[in-house]
Amino acid sequence: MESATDNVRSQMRKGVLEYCILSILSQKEAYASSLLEELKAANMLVVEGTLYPLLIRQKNQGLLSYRWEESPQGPPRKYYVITDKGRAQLSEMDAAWQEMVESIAALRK
Amino acid sequence: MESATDNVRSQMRKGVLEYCILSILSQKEAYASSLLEELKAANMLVVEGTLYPLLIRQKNQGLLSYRWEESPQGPPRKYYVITDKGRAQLSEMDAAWQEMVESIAALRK
DNA sequence: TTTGGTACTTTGTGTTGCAAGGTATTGAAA
DNA sequence: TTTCAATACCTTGCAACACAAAGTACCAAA
Repeated sequence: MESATDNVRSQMRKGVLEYCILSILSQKEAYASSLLEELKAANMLVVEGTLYPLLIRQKNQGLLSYRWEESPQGPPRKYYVITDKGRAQLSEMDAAWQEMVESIAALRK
Repeated sequence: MESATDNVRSQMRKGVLEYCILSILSQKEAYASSLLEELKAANMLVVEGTLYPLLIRQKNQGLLSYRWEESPQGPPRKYYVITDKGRAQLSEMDAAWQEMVESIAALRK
């Protein structure tokens, strides 16, 4: 059973996921499973079926690149790295996010 | 021609449009065309093809009701009114929005 | 009666989040 | 050696949604 609140939060997360991914990757390289952990810790819950296609899209847009790295256990990991283009996009997203926060603050006055 | 920034902002607007509509309607009744004006003024640009189905969805969910009112000029206007259920949802959205703003602030530390 | 302004509605398209299922690698237990 | 569990990456099918564009309807003034 799903609450209305879950729906509300899920809807709001849409559109900022890319922002969160770029933000995390601007601080350190990470692979998909570790990104899932970080997002969960940040209360920005995402599932695999959302994250993998999103990373592939951002890579195809030139915002990310990646390299393979051996894992201490299990299959190799695909470490994603933010590109210069990705950092530029992140700056735009910072500005866009800031403006949206202010717009909504004004609406909720 | 469309800039990357437009895309970014458009993506971010998704998921908060319902929040903005309920917020405006919690302060006063309004019809679709006037909502378009208000949202535009608040930098939350939306187009007709987005707004009308959204209002219908919210009405079907019981968050809004409406009444017809004569216009000084042109066809009658459909004034939307927020319901008690809509106000409850708005409260949830306030909380959800607040938490998301904080989550992202933490991510961007 | 035609024109222009206002207002509401619908259709078709592309994107995206997600649930569910699938593939592959590794090391340890049976 | 075979099986199992853990880790990790990927794909498919579906539903929701924003948007552009086109359509419908009402009204008053020219």
